Amino acid sequence: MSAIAKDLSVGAMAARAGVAVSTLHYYEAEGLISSWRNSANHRRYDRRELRRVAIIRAAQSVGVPLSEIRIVLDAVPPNSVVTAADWARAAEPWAARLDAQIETLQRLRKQMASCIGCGCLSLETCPLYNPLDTLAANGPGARRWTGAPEERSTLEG
Amino acid sequence: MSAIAKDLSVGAMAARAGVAVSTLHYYEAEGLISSWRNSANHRRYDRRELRRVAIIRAAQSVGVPLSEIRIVLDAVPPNSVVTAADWARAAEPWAARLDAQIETLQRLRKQMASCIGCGCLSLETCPLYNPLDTLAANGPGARRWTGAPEERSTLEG
DNA sequence: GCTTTACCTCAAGTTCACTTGAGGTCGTAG
DNA sequence: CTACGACCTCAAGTGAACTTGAGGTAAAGC
Repeated sequence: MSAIAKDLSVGAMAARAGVAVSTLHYYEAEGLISSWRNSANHRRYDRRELRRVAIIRAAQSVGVPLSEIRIVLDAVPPNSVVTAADWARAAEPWAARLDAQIETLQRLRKQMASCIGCGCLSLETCPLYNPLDTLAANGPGARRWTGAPEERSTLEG
Repeated sequence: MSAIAKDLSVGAMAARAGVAVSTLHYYEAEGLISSWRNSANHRRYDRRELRRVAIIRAAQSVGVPLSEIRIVLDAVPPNSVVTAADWARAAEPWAARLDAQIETLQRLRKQMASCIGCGCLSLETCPLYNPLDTLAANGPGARRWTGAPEERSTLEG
């Protein structure tokens, strides 16, 4: 038990990654992680899969849907030896996303303190309204993120 | 039509806020926004509801579930005149959340560039693993955010 | 007067990301 | 030998946040 196991059971993976076993089943069914089977038909995971799971959870926390996470992970085949450059290239879209999200949050944070209760009823000129409105465009885009900024029209007086 | 309407129809609200009419119906059913009816039983919205919708979308984009948005909005009754202090107090929990999320994103951003492909297989000592792992604890917390950090146990070798 | 448009209600359907449950297989411990 | 725990599959259920559809009203344009 204390010997360093080269591969992990699904239970061990779940414990280590902090997710439910059913979640790992689900991720595998979705093609996000991979495993092989031992003689008892039990899943065995390369320890590297642990990192994949960590990345999945991290990306999710940033609002990336699994469908997009899969795209990035697909660029890094399961059992290959991956270079930093490989990863950097694969994760590039997320970098942009993170930058955008950080900026959005900081703006929102500032506005929440300063303007949210300003009482200005002329929403067109309210410094809060437009940024929020822009945000709203990809609002539950925290969940769904097509990547298309999708110019919204009606903002006239 | 070009005169500044004091109140808005549901269609106008939807267009201005950039959401579907059905979404406004839904928000109203959920008690997030309010309206009155005209003689034809059509919804009429105070223009201030526009800001409430903007706030809802903004909060959602940061991962706040509607149930929590409602709590904040409930602290600011629909037709009252709201002071900046009122809002600041109501939105206080979000401020903390935003701070946390900004920090998380920045850390993730940095790690994504530097470590994600470092190839270190000793996950315990990998500088990426633990932060991500911590993240993973409230992973899809982008969607569900109980606020409980929920000390996870199994991290031994 | 008729048609179109914007609205109404209420029920049911959809997507995402899982979780739960039923029913079954191993391998080890007592 | 039996019990237990960890695993297996597959189907169905869950919750959040909407969307869609059916069936109906009301005012405005031609």
